[in-house]
Amino acid sequence: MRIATWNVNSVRTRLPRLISWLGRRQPDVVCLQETKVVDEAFPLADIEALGYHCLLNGQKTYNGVAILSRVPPSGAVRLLPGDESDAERRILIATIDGIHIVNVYAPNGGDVGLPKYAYKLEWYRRLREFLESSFDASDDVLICGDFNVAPEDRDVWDPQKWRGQILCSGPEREALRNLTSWGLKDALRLHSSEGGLYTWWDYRAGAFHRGWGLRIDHILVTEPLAKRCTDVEIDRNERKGEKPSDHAPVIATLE
DNA sequence: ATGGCTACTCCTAGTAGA
Repeated sequence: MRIATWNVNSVRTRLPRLISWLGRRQPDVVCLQETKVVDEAFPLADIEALGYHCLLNGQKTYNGVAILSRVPPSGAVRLLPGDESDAERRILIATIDGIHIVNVYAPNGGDVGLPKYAYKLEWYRRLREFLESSFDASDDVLICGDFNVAPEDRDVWDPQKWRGQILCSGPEREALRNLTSWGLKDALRLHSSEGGLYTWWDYRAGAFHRGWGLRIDHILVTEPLAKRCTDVEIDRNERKGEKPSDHAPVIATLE
């Protein structure tokens, strides 16, 4: 079973690439972030034609998440406790093949110290609370998406330059560690300990070709799924070519 | 150094992303 996460930065702009990628990689589950479209305008027919069920939690212009799956998902949740009904669309939870899938698009935070930054830290706190109250760490739970945090210096192309900056600050890293301390493993780190493994590169300044990246998209799994996880791949080929997203997909294989 | 680019919107300028 292959489960992927991809911040597509507009599902409508990325549709040709998404369709081609689905056909090539044949993932069983895909968690999309930054779809940037209301549910009524999601390119449903194009995705369903490829044999995927679509679960949507979209909004206009910003944010928006979706789960594509070969088998029908069940039990959708679209808001965190504490979210108002008009909250930013940043989370989508469903059960697929007995696995609880949590698709997240964590707030960016703007800059350290801004109100958006406080919102980001608070959002992480609420996510941790939700996990605790909804699941057990012995359950099959997989949380993936754009976490907007590079967990460690080895996940950053220039740790000196980024030290203390947004995506890398101490409190953000602590918020992510607090989340994983519930009972989650960073799936990529089950298999690779090296640096230089990035999932996002700035569009500007030829960052991709210069290797100026960060690893901010993650697949986190509880222990029973960690045992089943045989491989995690960052599909950096998707960052190349015409009209790429600024994020590459990450794909986990579960036995 | 200048976010050096991209995508969005009641759209040709401002906002946001990370």
